[in-house]
Amino acid sequence: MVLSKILNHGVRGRKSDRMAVKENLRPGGRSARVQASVHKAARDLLGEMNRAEVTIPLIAGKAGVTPSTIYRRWGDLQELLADVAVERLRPDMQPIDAGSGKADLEAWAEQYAEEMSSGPGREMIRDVLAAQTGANACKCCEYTRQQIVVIADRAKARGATFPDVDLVMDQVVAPIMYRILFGDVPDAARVRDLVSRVMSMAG
Amino acid sequence: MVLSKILNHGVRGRKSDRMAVKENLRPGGRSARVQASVHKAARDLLGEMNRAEVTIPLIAGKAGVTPSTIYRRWGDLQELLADVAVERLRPDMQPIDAGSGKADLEAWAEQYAEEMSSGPGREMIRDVLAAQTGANACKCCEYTRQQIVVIADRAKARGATFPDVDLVMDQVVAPIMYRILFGDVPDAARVRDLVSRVMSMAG
DNA sequence: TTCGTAAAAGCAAATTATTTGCATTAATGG
DNA sequence: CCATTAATGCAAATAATTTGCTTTTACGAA
Repeated sequence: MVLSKILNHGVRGRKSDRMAVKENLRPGGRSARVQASVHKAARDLLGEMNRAEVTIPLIAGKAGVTPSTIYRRWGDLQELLADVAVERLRPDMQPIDAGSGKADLEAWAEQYAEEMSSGPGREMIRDVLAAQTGANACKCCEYTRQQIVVIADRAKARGATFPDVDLVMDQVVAPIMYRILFGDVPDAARVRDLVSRVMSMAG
Repeated sequence: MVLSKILNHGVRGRKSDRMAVKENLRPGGRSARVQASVHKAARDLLGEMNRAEVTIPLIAGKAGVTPSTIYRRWGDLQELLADVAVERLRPDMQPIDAGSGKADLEAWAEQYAEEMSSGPGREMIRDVLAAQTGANACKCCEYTRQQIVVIADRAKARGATFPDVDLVMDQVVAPIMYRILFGDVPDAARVRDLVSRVMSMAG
């Protein structure tokens, strides 16, 4: 799957006018280079220091770009970090094949819960949700849904039944995310319960 | 139920040291007055202008307080807005009695979904989740859970069965919140489905 | 290819927000 | 009522953000 990593963001004058995310604005050389450089600088800084200490001038300095470029393209730190986070939240592989639909879903959900409830995971989710633009959050949700679709298709290809994808989102993904966001840590046993409950509703 | 509205926040020097929310720091007259005045100013400004245009100096001006007071007590705008939001998210009444556990839950869940998916609702949730302190999010979750507990207790007092509160959180509250956060709007029909599904698991 | 156009980036001055040290006020506990 | 100290006020110093203007450079048409 070819994934365009280039997202350009058109930005204008006053604060209320901003954040109109227009993609493919000028994918040519320099724009893309600046985008990549800024993203990398942001990622690196997030790894080196507290999220609260990262500022736009810092990122700009590390990226070799003037701060005003970042302000004009992304608007503010929150939008930039959301943009960086959503890219990092993109799954980098297909869900592993564990032999059956239930085993696939169980393995995927356990890994998902673990990754998302980790320190960096929580921060990325927070960054995505804190942005004014709901588009990033949507994208995240889509990534997750896509993973479930792959598992569901695989199960059906095996001739097995598998619950509707929306049902899995409601009954497995949503409870895991809710607990992570609202302060709890979903343990593996609970995740397995969620999975076996939804699997018993298949077909 | 007596609810202390006074939350004091102890704050110190550098950014990474901040946001240590200590309650009951000095609930005496002036502190409480400043707290109330700042909260009211923030609420009013949020009603008058875009969230992105609200700043600490603005709030301070309207509250008749110096900005540094706000910086020292809350740390930054995000924490202050989270504090304001969590107060507004506190339920102001018991869930209405609709005659049965299922009807109670249905009525409550529909209202919850509607309020939370509204513009102001979404903003409050975002503000709460965006704060570095997970404490606010916890509190919100607790408010919701408390409402479910009331409904459950009422059902049991009627001699009826009612699903476990955690199950309701997982199967009704979490899916509603997930959809709101990740870009969807949960319609009434879907909410009713969630409720009837969980009610069929009662006992 | 070259050229015209306009988007994106750089730069620097102006504005605004944030931090900080110190002085003052006023809760709290004896 | 007094001593103590948290909380606030004030103002100077620092840092972030905005903005007007210039320069660079992608992109498309000739």
